[in-house]
Amino acid sequence: MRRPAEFEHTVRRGVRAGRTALVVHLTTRTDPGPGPVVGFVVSKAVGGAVTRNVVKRRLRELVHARLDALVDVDLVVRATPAAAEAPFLELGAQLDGALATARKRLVSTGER
RNA sequence: UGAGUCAGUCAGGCGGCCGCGUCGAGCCUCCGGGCUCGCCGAGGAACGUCCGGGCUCCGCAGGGCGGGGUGGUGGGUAACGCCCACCCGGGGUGACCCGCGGGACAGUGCCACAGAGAACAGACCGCCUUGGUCCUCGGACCGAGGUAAGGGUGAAACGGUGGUGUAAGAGACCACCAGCGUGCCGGGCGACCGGUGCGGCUAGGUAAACCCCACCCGGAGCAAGGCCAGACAGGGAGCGUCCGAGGGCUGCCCGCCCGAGCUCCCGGGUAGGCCGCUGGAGGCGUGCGGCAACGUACGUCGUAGAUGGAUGGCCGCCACUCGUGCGGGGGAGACCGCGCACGAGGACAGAACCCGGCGUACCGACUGACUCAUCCG
Repeated sequence: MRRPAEFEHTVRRGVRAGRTALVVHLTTRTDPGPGPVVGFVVSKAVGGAVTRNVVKRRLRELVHARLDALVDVDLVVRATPAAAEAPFLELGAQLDGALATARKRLVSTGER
């Protein structure tokens, strides 16, 4: 995900689920382009440039391993300041938890 | 051997699995792109954005005022507020280090607290002369005057030491010293240094307070600037068309030039792509010139260019440092190497147009030169 408009759409319209180190926003894909679309938000509150880059790379790596489960959605992962301190495995567990919660909410709003 | 000073280099290595970006080649394509292979892919500070330049656009008709910056001297440089060498002052036994280092007899302002008195100062105690009163004949008290040698306060008290002098004192006078001004001789490109004569006997600090002097300075910045594609909807108010709005000379004035539109409010639209974009005052080596910064000739190397922003994620082994334990060795000893095992640690920090600096952050490792102390020969 690269366009500011896409970020805005996903964050505002999508369902949300948070953990201590991250927050995920999820929407069903409206225009069926190729592949999953994922964006990351790592603000200055997380840390300096080096810290932000490391956090972003770790999140990218984690999401990459889970891409098969995300073909039908737009996803934005937002890091909180706690993400800077979290170990890699812990970050993965939180991502899985948040994604599961968001999935449930997405299904229930979709049925409504 | 110990303690230290200066200069410089480095910023762990190898491998496995899974990945990312530019470029090149090939193949495929629904022309959006995709796949495979190959090359390359963060730093000494990439950081802060504090100076200086290149580059780009605007301006170039000048003059005056204003504003900003720099501040020992000489050199280096594209340039600098940087660097080198030297001078002066301060610190250190020393190698060396530190200095926001023009002017306080052009003028103005400010010097808290303490203290009697703080800028052409000041009699609180004290010292000295003298008038009066009392007196236990030591002196005490009240008054007039002299005095900056002594005490005490302070960051700073109107030169220091010794003498002459005096009622007591005082550069009042004398010698030497310090300091100021000025002349001469010698050295240095120069800042300045060394020597010597004369003068008046002495002059506080602060200019990162205003200010004065010398020198320097157009404005804005790669979101510069250019090209392509695409979207939309107008309405109102004010000023003005030679009775000159507004704009340029980027703060102001004069002056000059352009000149028919300009400003504000409400409403609406867009924020995509490409170029600029990396070879540059370039790195390294040797020779030559120079104390050095640096310059120069020849040879050689040539490889980041992202744009929600690539250069990584996880793991293993080895090396390094520290701690603990065990083993064994040298030495009289304090202690010093060596081997093995376990545990811990590896900093500061991420290019965004490009260079030259400065400043700041940082676990540490290594190299060279030099200084001081001690011991041995």
